[in-house]
Amino acid sequence: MISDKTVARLSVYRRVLLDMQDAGQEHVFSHELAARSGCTAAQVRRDVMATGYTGSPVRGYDVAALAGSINDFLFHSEAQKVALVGIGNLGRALMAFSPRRNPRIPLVAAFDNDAAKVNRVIHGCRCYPVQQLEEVVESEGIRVGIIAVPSAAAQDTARRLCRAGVVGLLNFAPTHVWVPPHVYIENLDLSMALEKVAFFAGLRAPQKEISS
Amino acid sequence: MISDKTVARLSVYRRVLLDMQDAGQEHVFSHELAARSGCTAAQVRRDVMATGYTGSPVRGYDVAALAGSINDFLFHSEAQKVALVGIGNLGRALMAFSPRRNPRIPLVAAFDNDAAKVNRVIHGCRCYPVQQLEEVVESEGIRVGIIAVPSAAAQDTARRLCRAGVVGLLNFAPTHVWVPPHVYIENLDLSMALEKVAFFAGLRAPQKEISS
DNA sequence: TAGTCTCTGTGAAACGAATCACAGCGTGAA
DNA sequence: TTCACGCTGTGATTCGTTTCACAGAGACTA
Repeated sequence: MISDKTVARLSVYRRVLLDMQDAGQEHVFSHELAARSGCTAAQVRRDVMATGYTGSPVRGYDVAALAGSINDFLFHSEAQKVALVGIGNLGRALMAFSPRRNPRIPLVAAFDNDAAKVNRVIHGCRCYPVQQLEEVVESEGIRVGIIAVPSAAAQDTARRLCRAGVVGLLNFAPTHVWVPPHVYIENLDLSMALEKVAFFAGLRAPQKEISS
Repeated sequence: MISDKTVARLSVYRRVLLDMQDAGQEHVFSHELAARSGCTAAQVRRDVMATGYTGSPVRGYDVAALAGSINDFLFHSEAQKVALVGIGNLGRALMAFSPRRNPRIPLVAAFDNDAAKVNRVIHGCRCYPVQQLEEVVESEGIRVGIIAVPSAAAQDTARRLCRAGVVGLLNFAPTHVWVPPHVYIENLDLSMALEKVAFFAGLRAPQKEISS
């Protein structure tokens, strides 16, 4: 019913609105929000409609109220606890985000199979050996998993997380991962993204400037 | 003319095909490639059509030949040199990918404003102070930039890269970045992705199992 | 040699999302 | 009080992508 892309954009609007709030701005027009989010005014209005909030034709949207409405919409349910599997560079980068992050999406556990990395706390997040994955996920009631392990281990990690009760996955491994139909999975394939950029860069820069 | 999403899927097929080649598989049917790439057989056939390759109704596609055709299609032009700006955890994670990566998309330079991180070589990639960005990008003929700096610095980094001749950008900063119209930009907003997953996880796990 | 089978390639249809375009409204000006 | 303005909310439209559905073709069987 609610589109994937609308949710993505609402998340962007939300961040922009919080920045505006910090800057003391009280009202915002759709075209302004659009410019700062990289989309069109019509799209902003459609998306805002989905949250049920309604603005004023004269003042536009009330920044605080719209931010609140998007918050209620995006984070309507209980806080979604998150587990991270794989404490490599990427995993650590994700943990470093936590301070900026939403308290409704707390990162409560991280797992790794390297004994040197576990049994300590990084950025406020406890690190466990991967053997304890099921145990911790179940006891903490974790519902979201982040897969930041090598490709070869991704499918098995996903399977274990799903069995333990996770219903949302964020997969950084450059591999297609099968999950049960009730689980939502989002793939962020970094090397694919880079190939895409390189492809379009190649189109845009025909060989004229290549020195040889 | 060629769709963004088709390019993304071709990149996925390519990786799957390379895996199959390593495994000694010589032929593959569209539905098999689809299953391993997370899409449908019809979509695979459409996408393959875009590369100009044609398979046999009996044997399916020749793994090596199709991989070659996709390679030619995706990497038709000169190698696209890449620069990374921001050597934090995320930046280092990206550098670590390089061994697995395509020689047609070499990461040739990294920049940071932390003096302690520069003037050395990480994973075969030279690190420079960010002051030298324009100089190195121009002299190396770098066409693709990766923005892995804090949000506040993202727009300025993008501007500098574009001025120096970059025509493709991969942006990890959770901010909308304006670039000139001839530059292709792809945004990978990690925290947005996590919010999206948390949202859909919230929908799928109605509060029944929350203990309290 | 004729028949059957299963796959590819692709026109056509279905679907979903972005955009257009305008009615309705509240405000400020005269 | 009336008018003009510029924005929002939203039905209608357009656009791009995915899916359907089937003709065509090569190999294998008998």
